Amino acid sequence: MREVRVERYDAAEVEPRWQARWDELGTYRTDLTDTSRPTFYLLTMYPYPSGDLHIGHWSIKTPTDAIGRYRRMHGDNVFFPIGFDAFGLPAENAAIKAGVHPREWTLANIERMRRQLRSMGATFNWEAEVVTATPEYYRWNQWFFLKFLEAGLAYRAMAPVDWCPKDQTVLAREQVVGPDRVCERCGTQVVKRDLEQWFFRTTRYADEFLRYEGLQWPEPIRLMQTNWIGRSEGSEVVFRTAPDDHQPGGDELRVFTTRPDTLFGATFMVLAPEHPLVERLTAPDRRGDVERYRHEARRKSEIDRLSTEREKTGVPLGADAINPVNGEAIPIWIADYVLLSYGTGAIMAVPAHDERDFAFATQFGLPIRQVVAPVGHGGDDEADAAYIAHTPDEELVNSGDYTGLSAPEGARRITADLEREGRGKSAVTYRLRDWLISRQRAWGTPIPVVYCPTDGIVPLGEGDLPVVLPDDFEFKPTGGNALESHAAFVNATCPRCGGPARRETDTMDTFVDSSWYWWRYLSPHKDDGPVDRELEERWCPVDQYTGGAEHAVLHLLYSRFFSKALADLGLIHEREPFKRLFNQGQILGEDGERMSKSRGNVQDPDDLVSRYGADTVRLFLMFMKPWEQDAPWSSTGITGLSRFLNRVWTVTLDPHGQESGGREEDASRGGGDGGPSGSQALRALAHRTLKRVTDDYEGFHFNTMVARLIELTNALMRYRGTALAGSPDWEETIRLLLLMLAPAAPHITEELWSRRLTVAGEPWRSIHQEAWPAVDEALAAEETMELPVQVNGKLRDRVPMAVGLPRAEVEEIVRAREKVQAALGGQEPLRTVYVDGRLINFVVR
RNA sequence: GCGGAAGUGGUGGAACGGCAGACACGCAAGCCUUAGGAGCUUGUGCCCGCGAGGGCGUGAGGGUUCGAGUCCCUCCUUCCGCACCA
Repeated sequence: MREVRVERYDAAEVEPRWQARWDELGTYRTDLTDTSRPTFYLLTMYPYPSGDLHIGHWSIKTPTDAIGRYRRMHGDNVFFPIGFDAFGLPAENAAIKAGVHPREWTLANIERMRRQLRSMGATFNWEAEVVTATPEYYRWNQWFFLKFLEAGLAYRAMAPVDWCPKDQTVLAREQVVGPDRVCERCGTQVVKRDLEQWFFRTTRYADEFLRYEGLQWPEPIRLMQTNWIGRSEGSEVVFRTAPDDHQPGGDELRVFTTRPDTLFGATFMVLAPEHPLVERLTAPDRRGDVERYRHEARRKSEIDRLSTEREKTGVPLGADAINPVNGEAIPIWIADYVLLSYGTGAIMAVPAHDERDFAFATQFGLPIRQVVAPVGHGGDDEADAAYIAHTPDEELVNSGDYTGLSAPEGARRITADLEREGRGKSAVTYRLRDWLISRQRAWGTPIPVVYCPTDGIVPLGEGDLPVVLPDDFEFKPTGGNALESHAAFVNATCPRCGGPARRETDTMDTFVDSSWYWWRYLSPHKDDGPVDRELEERWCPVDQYTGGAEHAVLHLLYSRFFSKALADLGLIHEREPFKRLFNQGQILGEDGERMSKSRGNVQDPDDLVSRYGADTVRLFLMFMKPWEQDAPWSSTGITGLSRFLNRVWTVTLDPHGQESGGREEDASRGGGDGGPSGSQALRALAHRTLKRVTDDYEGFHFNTMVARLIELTNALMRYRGTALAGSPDWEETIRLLLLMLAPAAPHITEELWSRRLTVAGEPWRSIHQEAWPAVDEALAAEETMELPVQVNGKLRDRVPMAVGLPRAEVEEIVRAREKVQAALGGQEPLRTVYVDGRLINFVVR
């Protein structure tokens, strides 16, 4: 037994040393102009500089780093940049609270987070870093805005918008969440306001958003986007108002319907309370009720609309509309279940075939007329529920000339006939709204327009950019936009007439910043344009993007909008930003809730890193769960990964040593005898492991990847101190182990690799510049196996035998077994199922 | 209500339709010891049994199959998205 002990692995010493060395050598710098190797653009969602990196950042970024290192070992030129999403409200709140300029607060946090990010030992391309709150970056937001204006992709409009009373700003539709309609950032319930605001015309690409060809995106994300866009095909039908004592009639009332086949069943019409024609159509004796209802509806959208099951409400206007297919006059109502923002803000109500209309009709005693029925069922006007079932053989009833047609055919014919008369047409509507980008906040990209008393709204010229945020904000404790009271900022000159003008004080949604940052990484300091077109063509789209699923209809949809808009402007060549997307699961707080400072359940990785080292933390995060799965945080189990790395250290540096322990004879240990056959078996295991680990890296199955490496290390551990230790096969196994582990645990593998090179008298070379090893398939193939034997599907025996024996021979061997005979009980099998090399099953019954 | 994901030991989690529970934590017993937040060995799904062994087991219930955690049907539970979208 050897007395000499190798020193233990000291992460605190090894990790910073290598991090410094890699920096110094520029090991991970990427030459974007290198055309000799395939490019691999690896992107992970850039962090908001809140001040502290938490364990969730590690759990997305370190496995992503492992992917990059793995690709690098395959010879790819990997670009893996990082930056900071540096505009946003927390900085303003800090400014109000602590009286510091939001820039100072943000830059200090960034500095702190850079240090924390570096402790991961990741291959970030720091030379490409972008910080969105710098004029160097946000001037291009302004530039895009001007280009979008020219292209009709940006516009200003009055609209009922969502206002967050706490954050004191409007929000995009995507940023209002849940049944309670709360602010995505702060959870406060939003209220409706009529305001004139800036929009990006996302709806221009609604149909294109629905096409995902060539995108390897998770199905749930695509579904969420598809549902969000909410494309709906149907017809627009023009009703006209009937004349009466109070108005001349003849106004067009357009409705959108997905069921033009039910047009004969329309027994009333409903307008949204805010519909512009309400005023004009209301009969004098109805005015009081109508005004009251409209007021009530307005108020309702401001208080919680928790109960979606609430009773239908509405009032009649005292006017009629004429159904274009049969000339029938039907009463016009207003009701808050019809939304102004969807379709045309008006519906034809067909209570027989729509649940909501049915409920409304029942509530107010309006007629119900069935116009679609299964063949031979006629019609029923006393239905107790709306008939909305779609049977293949349903036909139109009570529908004039169309009676007897199948429902789809009826829909086609009715629409076609209306179209001929100019009273309707096929139509498509979307749930998707244009993106409201104005924010009444100071810490964001100033919108580059001025309001001139003579010229109105005037966009600045490109030469006037950037519009820079002032250095001397004064934030009031009451909140509000500090830019508004900043005279030097507000007082501007009209670029058109040269006279005094008021500068726009709204800034852009920070999602504008994050909609194009990966293009900027390619040339972060380029000052004659936002994107280097040549590099964009070489590197884009992004090969692999990683981040949370919470951005399904926010960042990920906005980014697709930018791709299409910029491609249409000729700035880039690709219409999709991210070829392959992966959503890692979230690490929740120990309480199972989303980690947040306000809940006080944020986990700080720094403690763990100083106790166990970055490699252990990286491995633990990969090992604890499948990457895509959410899980509450618990550090239980991290010691297992720490022990694992210690064993890797031990088998590499001290193969001949032996722990004193309850060991038996060497020869009987761990199934290995230390002789030539054991030696072969070890190498075979190494190659089988390599095969599986390779597959696991490819599929991002990091948890099983780590498990396989632990297994291999445990096998090495069993052979340690035997004659096999230190043999060429042993050494080869160690070499493979370190290479396989290198992407996941970069520091310890670099240290061990370098020590081995020293011992071998070879010049130093980073393990992270080695090639991924090739599997020796012949070696990896199993030679012997244990064949499971079933009788009637129940496991009865396991029989060791050579691989590849003919079936007859296998059966003979197996049936000779005592246990098998006992289980067969002397019966001759009716049938024998043999799955080559997997299993044999005798059916006796 | 609609759409999606998921239910496996004490715990985190493994399992091309073919040995359920890999790997790890925890726990137990033992070894070693410079007595540590260290290392090593063995065991550990549940029940019966001293043991050999047997029975039962993947949310519930049906089905397909020689064989089902895995496929199909009907439920239950949890989480996520949408919120009267005509």
